[in-house]
Amino acid sequence: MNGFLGTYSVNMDEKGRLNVPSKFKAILEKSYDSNLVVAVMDNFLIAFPQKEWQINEEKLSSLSGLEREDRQKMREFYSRASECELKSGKILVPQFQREIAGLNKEVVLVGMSKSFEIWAGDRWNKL
Amino acid sequence: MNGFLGTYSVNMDEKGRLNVPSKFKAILEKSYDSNLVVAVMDNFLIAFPQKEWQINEEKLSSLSGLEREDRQKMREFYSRASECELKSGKILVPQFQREIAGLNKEVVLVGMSKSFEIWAGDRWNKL
DNA sequence: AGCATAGTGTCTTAATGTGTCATAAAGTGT
DNA sequence: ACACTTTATGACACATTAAGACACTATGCT
Repeated sequence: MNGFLGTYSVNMDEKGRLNVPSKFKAILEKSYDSNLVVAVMDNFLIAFPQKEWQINEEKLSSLSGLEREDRQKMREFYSRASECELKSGKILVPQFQREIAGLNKEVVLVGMSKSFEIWAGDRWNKL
Repeated sequence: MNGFLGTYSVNMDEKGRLNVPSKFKAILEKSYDSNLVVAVMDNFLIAFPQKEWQINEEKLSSLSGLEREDRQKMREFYSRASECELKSGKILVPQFQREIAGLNKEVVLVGMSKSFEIWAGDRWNKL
């Protein structure tokens, strides 16, 4: 089976939840589980299935924990990540990440094979 | 057996589904399965059998999901693709791809050996 | 404890996607 | 040219999905 593909426009509710498109849900159910990790990248978010996140984590662990720049990189990555379980078909994006990514109502989900990105509608349209 | 050959004119229904010509269906049944991936190329679409798509995907797999430029490349590729299963002899082309390719009722399918192209009738006729 | 805020489950409606069938059109063999 | 077979079209009914509303729960704070 393929990974996450395509671009979906969804609406976030007032509490910051967004409906995961059924195609993405099917992939999660089939190849993964309901645990996602959402990380910040520049001005958008990346949602990793738990399993894929772990692969990244291993890549990062090759960096030394004793070098200043490495620690800096790791800090950026870990400090702004969060665990987001898929519940009732939706995920709740935490407040602080919504702010960083500038998420309002209109949100765009972009398939990236092993992960998918979460963009504010206006930022995506300006690309 | 040969790959996809020839040019077929078909009508899309109001929901965005189009009938795959029986010659193409026969090839899918024989050499592939019902899973297709449709990608955007400029102002038309390309439909790959799953197996052929994977060859493309493998070329990208060396890219890191954590580097900005790599993500950029991946995004172009994945964000505009979609999985389109052949169901009841038809495929449903998602809204966003229909818009990009300017598909209305009259659609032209063009065999390209290992894949086939999907054109809006008017764009095809202007070539 | 009581309040405010953030998070969660459930339901309704509207929109989108899917399966099936009848008819029309095209293609095939004699 | 004819009857027969296969394929495409369009219509319709049905199923699924997304959006939003709302009520309930959990959490943290004073």
